[in-house]
Amino acid sequence: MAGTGSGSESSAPRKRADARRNEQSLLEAAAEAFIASGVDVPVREIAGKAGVGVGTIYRHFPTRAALIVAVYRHQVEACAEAGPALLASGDSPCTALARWIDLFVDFLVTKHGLAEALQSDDATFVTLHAYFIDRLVPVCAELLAAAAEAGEIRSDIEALELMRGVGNLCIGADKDPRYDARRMVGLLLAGLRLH
Amino acid sequence: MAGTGSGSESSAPRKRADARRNEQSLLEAAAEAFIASGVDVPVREIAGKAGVGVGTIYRHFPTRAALIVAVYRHQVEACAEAGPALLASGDSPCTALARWIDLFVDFLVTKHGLAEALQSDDATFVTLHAYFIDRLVPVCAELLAAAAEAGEIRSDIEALELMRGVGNLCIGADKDPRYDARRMVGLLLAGLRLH
DNA sequence: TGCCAAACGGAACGCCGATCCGTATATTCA
DNA sequence: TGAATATACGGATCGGCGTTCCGTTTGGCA
Repeated sequence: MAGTGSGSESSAPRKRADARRNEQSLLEAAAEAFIASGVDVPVREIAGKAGVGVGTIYRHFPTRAALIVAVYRHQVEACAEAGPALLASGDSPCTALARWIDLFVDFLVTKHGLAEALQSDDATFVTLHAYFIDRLVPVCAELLAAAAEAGEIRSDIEALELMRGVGNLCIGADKDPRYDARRMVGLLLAGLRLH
Repeated sequence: MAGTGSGSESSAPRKRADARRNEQSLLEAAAEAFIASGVDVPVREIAGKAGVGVGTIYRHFPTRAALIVAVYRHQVEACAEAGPALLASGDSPCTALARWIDLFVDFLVTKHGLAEALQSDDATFVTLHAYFIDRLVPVCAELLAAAAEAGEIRSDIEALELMRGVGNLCIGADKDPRYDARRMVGLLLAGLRLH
């Protein structure tokens, strides 16, 4: 095993050209398929769209979660980076928190089935869960702490719990026009505020 | 109403004894299996526990939802009937609403996967969804209207939306000790109150 | 007791995720 | 340039599940 850097960065032994091409095709096909049929779309369908065999999917993305993460990584990063920016924007911390949660909700409700997958206990999705938690909970915690310190909200709610609650409220948001996830999240945040 | 469990109406032509016995076995086996492995437990497992073939399950309960409804019908009825009782109990309508939601949450969080199934868009579960909506939303609406009329809460939230929100918040409540669905629901209700 | 509709059980089918291995090819080196 | 070899490919295959279907069994009744 010595020398074979399975790591992701600079020391990686440079993949074959067709491998890189296929990985790209897969990302594009998956992005399309997720929009068209949700993140639960059958693996074979993604493979078909990308013009590769199913084996190739599993070689590049060992779990469905890994594929989802890869497809949405940019957007998650953007959301994470928006947190500090909103805090620094001059608005009250509570407003910053509300705006940030809005971004998160916008992201979730436009991805069919992503909110569901995030909360699923399916072993396939633990990676997905872990990624979102790792990346976004600290950001949320920062916003939460600032708002609490400013005396604008209750201080007995953990970031993880709030994010799970918000994520849960987004489930099925795109299925039933009578259910407005944004409004429910607004209610949750209203309950968080001190008066 | 002297007859066996689900669906025996007065005009029903009286089922065979073995059929009634099997239906009973299935209900018991399903109740056990739901507790042990959640409402997504494989059909074959329920059939095995009950000592019948899979065909027999489908004959008695054409969809998984029908089986779930049959297993939990009593508890859902009790919850539905508790609504008017709480309203009449002398507490403020808002307290009555909170107590009733508590009952609903208690029911949901103790049934592995039921909250998930309730919000699932799987075609198999539309019956389940419909039953809960039909039976509980009117009760919730009554409580909501009373509280709104008393000026205790906002009046722009529909019962259906509130119940879906509460149901969503209960998802995964039994999986992660760091997530307390009850507390999140409390937050949601706090956001509903006028100050 | 004998008949037959009702009910049963489980084999069989289709769909899906996941794996595995014979084949094809990009890259390297002489 | 032309092998040699590691790398990657593709799809056949397996196991699990929901659902259907049909030959067999059995309870109820005349």
